[in-house]
Amino acid sequence: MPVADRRRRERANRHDLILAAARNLAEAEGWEAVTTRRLAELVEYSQPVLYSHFAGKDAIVRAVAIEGFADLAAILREARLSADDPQLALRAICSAYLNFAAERPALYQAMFVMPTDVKFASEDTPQPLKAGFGEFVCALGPFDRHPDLRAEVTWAALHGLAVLRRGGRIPPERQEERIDLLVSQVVNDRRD
Amino acid sequence: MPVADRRRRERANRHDLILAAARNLAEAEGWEAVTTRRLAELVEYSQPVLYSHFAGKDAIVRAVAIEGFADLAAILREARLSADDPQLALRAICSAYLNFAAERPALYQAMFVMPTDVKFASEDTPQPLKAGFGEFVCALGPFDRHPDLRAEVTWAALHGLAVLRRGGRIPPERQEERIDLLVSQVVNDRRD
DNA sequence: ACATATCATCTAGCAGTGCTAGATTTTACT
DNA sequence: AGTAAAATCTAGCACTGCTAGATGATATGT
Repeated sequence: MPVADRRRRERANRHDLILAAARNLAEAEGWEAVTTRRLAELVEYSQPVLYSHFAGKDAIVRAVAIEGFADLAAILREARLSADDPQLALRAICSAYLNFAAERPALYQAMFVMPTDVKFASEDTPQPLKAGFGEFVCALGPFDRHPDLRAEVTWAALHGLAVLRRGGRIPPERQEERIDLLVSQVVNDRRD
Repeated sequence: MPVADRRRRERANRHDLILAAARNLAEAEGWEAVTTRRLAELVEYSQPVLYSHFAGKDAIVRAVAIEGFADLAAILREARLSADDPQLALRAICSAYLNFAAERPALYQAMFVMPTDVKFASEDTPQPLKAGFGEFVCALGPFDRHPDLRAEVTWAALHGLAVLRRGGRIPPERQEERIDLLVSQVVNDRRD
């Protein structure tokens, strides 16, 4: 049945095409511009085709978010490995995280702001998400015997900085100083 | 012109009535349930009346948010003053902030998550918002010669914990330990 | 007391949203 | 070529925020 194989391939291609279109449109004009009509027009199919691939608009956002988890994990890993000193590694991870959020605000929003039913911190957490969090755990290991809680708090602080900055609720200046302070607070309150 | 006075009074009452209805409905069923139709029905007027008070739905959300800033500032102030030791005061403020976010999630969302054009950290910042931030600055003064940046980072961390918790992205357990860690990181990295 | 002018309010509708049932076309196999 | 099945589209529903124009109530001048 090579015909069914081809069908599956074509469907998979279109699946990816939809996700890429959604992601690009969101990044270019924000998620409020991503309507099922515009998305259908972009992929040159009618709206119901979208629903043959995804349960609804929310499912599309979720799928884009999961792609983002993999991107972020890779970026964090690279940042951590590019520095040899533990403190510099922590600094690099924090900086990379905030850069990711600032450069791909729509993707970041899908991953960490919009409502989701993705399980965080559980057995059935998507592997790339686990990996991303694991980077924080690794980077914090040198400073804490139980780095999980420390990773949660550090991640929360970075997330707060990211979303408050993007919402215009903290000023754009001095962001580097904020990262320095964050890192300083970790390395000066060791638990090992 | 006592008639015009009465008119103004009645309008002001209805203004508040609309805001109270919006806030209650949002708190009970979330902001997605706050439609202009339901809101109009609740206040027993037709939709256009809402638009004679507010420029649009966004303006209503903003007005609710500004009410919330005053509430939060009062709560933070009380928390800070209820403890005499600086470390306990900081602990109390952090705890009160997260309680506020957890107990009034919709109000908190209007204040700190939804898009807004309220100016933060500027001359024309609403006074109650300045006051709230000022509480953090006061609480952090004993630990930092330049408490403004420290207040931003601490606030960001708390905000991160609040929204990630509410979104189900960090587990509900051990929230107290997270606060302890946050406070510990501040008091063990003094800048004075 | 009545007509008038002004103000307040409502009805009805527009353009947009996510989503879907049913008609229609395209595809694959006999 | 004819048919069954699969894929796709058209057209529409119920909802959203918002508004123009009709309708109503109210205060003022004679």
